[in-house]
Amino acid sequence: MMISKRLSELRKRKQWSLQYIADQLNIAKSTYAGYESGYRQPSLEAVKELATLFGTTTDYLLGTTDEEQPSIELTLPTVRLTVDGEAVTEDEIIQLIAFIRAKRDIENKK
Amino acid sequence: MMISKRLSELRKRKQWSLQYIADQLNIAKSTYAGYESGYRQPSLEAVKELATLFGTTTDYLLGTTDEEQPSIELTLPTVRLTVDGEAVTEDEIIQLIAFIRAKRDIENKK
DNA sequence: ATGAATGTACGCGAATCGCGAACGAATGTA
DNA sequence: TACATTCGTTCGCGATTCGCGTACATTCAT
Repeated sequence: MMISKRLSELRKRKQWSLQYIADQLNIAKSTYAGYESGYRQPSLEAVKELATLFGTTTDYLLGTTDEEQPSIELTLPTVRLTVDGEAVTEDEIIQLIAFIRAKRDIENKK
Repeated sequence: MMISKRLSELRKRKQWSLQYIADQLNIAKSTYAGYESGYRQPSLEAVKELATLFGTTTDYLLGTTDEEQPSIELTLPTVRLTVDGEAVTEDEIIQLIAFIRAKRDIENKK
């Protein structure tokens, strides 16, 4: 059960008690404990609230992604990127990638 | 029920039948129909599979975000960006933003 | 016209959710 | 040292609701 593992890790890192989280979500301590042990599955609503509480995404909690913070590979068809609210064009993204690579190249040759 | 609305929209846009989705997830047609009508809630596992099937995120399905594709404003503290799997530094992001703005400036003055 | 496919709704049995309670272990307090 | 509090774990119970098969009306295609 991926979500129980993720919840357990996050809570321990933040050094929060079961009771604290239960209070935040307005559920019983034993209920949340069930989530971490894998004995119970949180409702969809609870998953959303837990993601907010832990400052992560539901995709991370559910194990769809391993990135705790939404991290994006800057590559072509993948992402829609904006600057000042305006979409960066594909050509511009190509240039950005080239720029970063060139910069790293120079760094590595120092 | 946000997820039922999202599922319904996505399926209609793709012009998929209830049966098709049910087959993909190995569940009964009536089960998936319950998700769209709001009569039932999908399991966490089903939510993951649906996000994959529709090519979106669980955060979008659950209504945590309104962005169907993770689209991001290229600004400082927001996101972790990578090129070739390696994180782009803050300084580099600043340079990228400046680059895009300068480029647009030139375009606008033509 | 008729057979297949679609979307919708319902009842049933089984699964499981959320809760309170109880427990030992660890920690804090007088 | 005694005692209370907090912590994490586990269990049984009642209530919820999940997933399935089924049935039905509608639409589509032959």
